[in-house]
Amino acid sequence: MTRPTPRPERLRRLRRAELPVDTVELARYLIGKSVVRELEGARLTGRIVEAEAYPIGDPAAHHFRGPTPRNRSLFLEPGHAYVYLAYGTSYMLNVSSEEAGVGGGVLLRAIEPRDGIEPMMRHRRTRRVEDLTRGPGRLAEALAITPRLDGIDLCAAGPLWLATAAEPPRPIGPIGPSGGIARVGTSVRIGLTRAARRRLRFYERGNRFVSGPRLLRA
DNA sequence: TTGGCGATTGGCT
DNA sequence: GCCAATCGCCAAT
Repeated sequence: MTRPTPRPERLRRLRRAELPVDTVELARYLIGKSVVRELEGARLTGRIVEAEAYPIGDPAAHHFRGPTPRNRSLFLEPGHAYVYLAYGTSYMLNVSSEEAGVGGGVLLRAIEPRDGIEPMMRHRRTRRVEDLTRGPGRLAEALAITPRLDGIDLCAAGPLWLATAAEPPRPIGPIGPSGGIARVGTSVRIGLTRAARRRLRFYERGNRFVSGPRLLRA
């Protein structure tokens, strides 16, 4: 038996002027927004359900010691991609978050897959939907994100951009700060040893695509 | 020039 | 739950 293919969600690109120019505010703002990956013959999309802030002066952040060839994208104006390789095995996708010349970034840790699930399954070599985009490395692999995308403008037409619902959902519940009806939780960031106590992680509560231990998903 | 150490993941105990 | 894989960065040699 086959299920009818769901109609792609109507999305519009986020304008740079809409983004809060503050790393922590941007991390919270991005929960419920969407990532769009344009590949030849396919559009892959997902709703952001988990993100972490790496703000100005954060000793755990890659921008902490100033700009280098690797991290220069974190010093671009808000809404640019910073892609890097973690542990020699997984790529990570970040959104630059402070004014040009100032280092700041938001790590996208998980999305809820929407359009293009079949291509995501091929990239990830699994049929398990729950394993496609749960965790920053998995998210990047599902969307075929590589350092070739480092530095690109996520507020412009191209291979990767940020979006929001073209028509806001009918307000049947309280409207959260993300603009949707998602309940947003906060916690410490995952996998850090430095500055490990700050609550700079934001996630949609109860969403099954959020990574981390159960306690950090409720 | 070298060694330690990650913003992780997947496989195995 | 534990641990190896794997590689680029950076601090110290």
